[in-house]
Amino acid sequence: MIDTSSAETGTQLPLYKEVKRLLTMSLAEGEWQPGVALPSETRLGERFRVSIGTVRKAIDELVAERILVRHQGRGTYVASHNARRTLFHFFHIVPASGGKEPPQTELLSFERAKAGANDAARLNIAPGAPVFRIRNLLRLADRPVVLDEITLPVERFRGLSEKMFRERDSTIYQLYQERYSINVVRSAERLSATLADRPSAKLLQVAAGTPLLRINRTALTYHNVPVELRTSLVNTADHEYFSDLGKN
Amino acid sequence: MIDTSSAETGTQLPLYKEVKRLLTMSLAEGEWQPGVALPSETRLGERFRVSIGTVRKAIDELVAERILVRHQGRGTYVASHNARRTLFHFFHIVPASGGKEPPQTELLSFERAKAGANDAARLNIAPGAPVFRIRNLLRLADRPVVLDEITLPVERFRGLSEKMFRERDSTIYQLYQERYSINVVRSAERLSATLADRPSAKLLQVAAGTPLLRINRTALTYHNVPVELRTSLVNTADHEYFSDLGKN
DNA sequence: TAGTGGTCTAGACCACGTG
DNA sequence: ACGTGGTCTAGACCACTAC
Repeated sequence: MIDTSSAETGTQLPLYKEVKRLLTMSLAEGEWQPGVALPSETRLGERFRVSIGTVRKAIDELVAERILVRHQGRGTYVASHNARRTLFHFFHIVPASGGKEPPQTELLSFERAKAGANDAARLNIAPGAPVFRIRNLLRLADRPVVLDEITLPVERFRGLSEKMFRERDSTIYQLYQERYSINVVRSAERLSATLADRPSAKLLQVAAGTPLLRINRTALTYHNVPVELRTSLVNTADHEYFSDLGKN
Repeated sequence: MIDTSSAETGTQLPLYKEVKRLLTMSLAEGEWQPGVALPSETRLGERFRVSIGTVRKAIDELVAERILVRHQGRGTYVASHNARRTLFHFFHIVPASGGKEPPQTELLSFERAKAGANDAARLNIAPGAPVFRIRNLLRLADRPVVLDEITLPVERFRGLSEKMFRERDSTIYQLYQERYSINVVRSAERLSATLADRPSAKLLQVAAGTPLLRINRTALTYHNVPVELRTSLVNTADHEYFSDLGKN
């Protein structure tokens, strides 16, 4: 049995919450890599000295948070960033009529810069700390629709190169995962409306002054640690941002 | 024991899913009103002839969907539309800096109209069927920020009057709930960017041509039945739409 | 004190995937 | 045939609320 009492606070954590915490810590430390199976529930129960029901309750919550995936008969897996998952959970732009489709990405620029006060605060790094700034143009049905600007702390992404971005044959979050063992598990987004400036307008092939949707995203890994900022400008003439809170 | 086998399909539904379906049906039929406690888990187990664990699993899912609320030591309640819940789960506009606050609503107009093809399809009613169309101006910190246009099928809201809208001292969803026993449990929203036309600009006190965020919401009740359409125009100069999928 | 939901356990059986 | 997760049960004890 695990000790769930805290001498400092006197608080009593439920056992399954403690198990969940331990599982999340092991995940954050990379004990189990994305795409591979965890030990069986029976074994995890033995490891943590709890019943299988308690393990299941902990896993239930991690599955609800899309950190783990269960497959009956096979095992429980660390959620992996394949194209399908990224499209489904992290790409919210849909055609005004018709189904969702994966975007084609074109790398526009890759630079080093210093974090401004705002970005630094959101990334929880020091103001002026070095960051990578990557700009991408996303096409849907061969038409430019989204202009992305990604900000990454150099500290977490040492050695990241333009080549890696240009030559990747996977999604960006897959790149983070494979090269840096950084697993994006959640994102928070703030949306506003703005007008296209000249350079953006040209890239999106619209008139300057066209209304655009601006999305400010913070991507988070385990324990809600921010790892990436992304600002997207979206031409919503033929596409929309889909938000379905409550389901999914 | 409930029969969960289906002669037609041969499909085997888990018992707790069947219990969940029966609970949802009772909720939709108004057997338990919002704000009141359901029978205890023990009694529900007796009623459906299942163990308490199975009842709990069914309730777990309804709680996750925010249809029920558990209170330890008191009971399980039908989620009620108070100001707090509406603000938290159905109002996604937040100040660019600062915390969320409830909006002040001013009724602009209340009319009867016929549903266009689009609205009819979204509301699952016949094209040309009568609808109410209500327009509201929402203020935050005494500044106009949101312009709402609500479309309601007359069929579901017979006898709805301008007076009821003007003199309500509760939220709109509370009105639906109390007067028509219609409980909005979920919403799906599609966002795009647009430009303020003259009348909207005047009401929102911005220049014509200012970029605005447009939100197309479909509000759903039990079994995902659509009951309300709402188009919001938001001045995002000092406010943003907050979307946190994955949590909440 | 009684009743409620919250946690934890232990075990049986089923459905699914792999060999 | 075997191991995995999925379902269902039964019971014990705890924490909280109301009276």
